Amino acid sequence: MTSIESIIQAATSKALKTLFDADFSANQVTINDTRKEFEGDVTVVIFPLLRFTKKKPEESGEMIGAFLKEHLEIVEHFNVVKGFLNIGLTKAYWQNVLQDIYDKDQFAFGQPSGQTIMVEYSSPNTNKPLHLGHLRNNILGFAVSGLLEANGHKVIKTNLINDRGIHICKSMIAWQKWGNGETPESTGMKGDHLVGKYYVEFDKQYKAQIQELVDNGTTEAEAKKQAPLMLETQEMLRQWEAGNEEVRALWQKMNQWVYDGFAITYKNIGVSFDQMYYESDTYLLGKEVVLEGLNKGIFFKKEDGSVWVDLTDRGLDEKILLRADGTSVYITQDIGTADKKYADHKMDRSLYVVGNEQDYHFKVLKEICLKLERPHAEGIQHFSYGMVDLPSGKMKSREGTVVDADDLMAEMIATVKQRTEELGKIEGFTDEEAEELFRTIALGALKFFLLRIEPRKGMLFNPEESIDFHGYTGTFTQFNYARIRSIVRKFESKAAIPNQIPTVDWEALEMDLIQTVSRFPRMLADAGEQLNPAAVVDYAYNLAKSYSKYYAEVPILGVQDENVKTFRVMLSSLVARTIQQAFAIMGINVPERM
RNA sequence: GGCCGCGUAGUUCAAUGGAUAGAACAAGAGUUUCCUAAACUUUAGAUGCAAGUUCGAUUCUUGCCGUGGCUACCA
Repeated sequence: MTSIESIIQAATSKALKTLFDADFSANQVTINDTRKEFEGDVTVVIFPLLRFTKKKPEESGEMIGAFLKEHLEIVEHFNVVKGFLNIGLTKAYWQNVLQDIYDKDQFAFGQPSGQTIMVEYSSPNTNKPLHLGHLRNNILGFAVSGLLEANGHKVIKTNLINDRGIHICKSMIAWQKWGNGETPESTGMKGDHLVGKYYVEFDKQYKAQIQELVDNGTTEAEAKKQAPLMLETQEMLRQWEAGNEEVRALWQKMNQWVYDGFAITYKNIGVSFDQMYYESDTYLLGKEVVLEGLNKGIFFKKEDGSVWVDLTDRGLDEKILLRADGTSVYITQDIGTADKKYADHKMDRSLYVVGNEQDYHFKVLKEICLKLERPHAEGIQHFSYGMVDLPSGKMKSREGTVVDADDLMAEMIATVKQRTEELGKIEGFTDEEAEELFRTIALGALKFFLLRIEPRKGMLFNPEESIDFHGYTGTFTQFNYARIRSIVRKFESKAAIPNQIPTVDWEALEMDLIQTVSRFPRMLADAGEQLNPAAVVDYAYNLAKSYSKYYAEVPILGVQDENVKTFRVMLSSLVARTIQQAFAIMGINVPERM
């Protein structure tokens, strides 16, 4: 079904040609939804057309409006306010739209695009548990993947695990020294938390050693390098790289603890991956690519033997790619990994869901791949998002000022449980159903909270004011879904829902719902193009809000007229379906009762 | 210093260059013999400053002010 926008655009373009002999391509015609305070459904903005009409805005609008009414059956009436031509569409048009939407289960979802898009997200370090910042990453990554899928792309969700390096060795050293053989089993701790505990312990001991050295007259910079713990850690990394069996065994054991812990957290969040990459497999990649670039003269060597790329022509700096001793740096690995990903999947685009602190890094990565003329270079895109800050400032794992992901989810579930019981909402629920409901509401609130803000922007989380369940929330949206489901169940217990939506007179609120629902595909397409989950979540909330007003003001099962009742139930059901689909794309579940 | 973001009601967030800048929370005033009040109605309240482009600027450009990040041979 052709969208109303393109129909009006085409007709307006034709009007300009016919009336003013002007060539103005259809897609340049600005179409808005008519604001509620005016009469009409869609609005043509006349101002940009004045240079062709050479008449006043009102007069131009009248002429074009008359043309549209004459040539388009679906135009019922029009009016002109200043430079805005408001067009009212016929009842028949909307009835058709409504039936069309109703007939298609997934009417909003795009046709297959033929494009494959890789989305890398999560990408945790294996030295500490996930915190609120990771939560934003995971939830955004999953939501963006869903959004791209809804737009017809094939999506490969990947997770590149940071499982090696000096920071991993820190928790290993600390556990070795002070762990007394503790295991997740012996302590009952989740493995990632146990390992994280030793990462924090390392930092504590390390700082003490630095302080001691400084007290004895060493400069702070020197103290950081000379501290025995640091030397031991560096030695451990060398042993790891040399393949020392003991070190490798310890590494494997502790990483496994972390993976077991992460698996639980991922399951709780409700995210998943199609492919895992491990840095221990990929960290040596890239070196050959750099040497290849060096041979081709794309990179250059400094006197000390280190290899660099000059990106000053692209407005960036010179960047080191290989150290003088020939070892890799971070960006080197990413160059190699990008090659490997492409070799594995031949994707058209590759999204990196990574915090905005790495904006510069990804600019450099893309420029380097472009210089190397990699086929995947153009498709590299950093999906940059802002940090989650606390009222006290930045979260720092080493200093223990983080909001732990597992704790936060558990607290929210507990809060929901308490409130739900207070409200007496779980009568007739089995224990399993109740638990499921608490999880659905808690995770819905959390995800909505994290998704409602435009990704690019930083966000504030105040642990004092726990995440809200009223107003602009996932809970409100879920609540309206549940109310509709209740209505539908009651209706269905007496009569079957027909296939054909009855033709009845519509209330203003019903017209509003129909229009909002019909906008779903356009909203999804825009949100997909802009990679903006916030738009989807906002849409779902606004639809729920419109419905909530409708629910309060218009009786549904209470009306006498059977046709009207059936119509209202079917419209309600369509609203529920739309909320459910929008939320599903975002990775948010919806309860049948709450 | 250089580069990249961000400054909108008391607070947290919206607004492809379009009409009278929207919500939510908090504050004030109301609503329950009726489909789930985790709801609804209602009052008050904002574009950091200064220029420029435009018929029209929260949006684009420039400067200033404020704020965060990057500017590692860490990952």
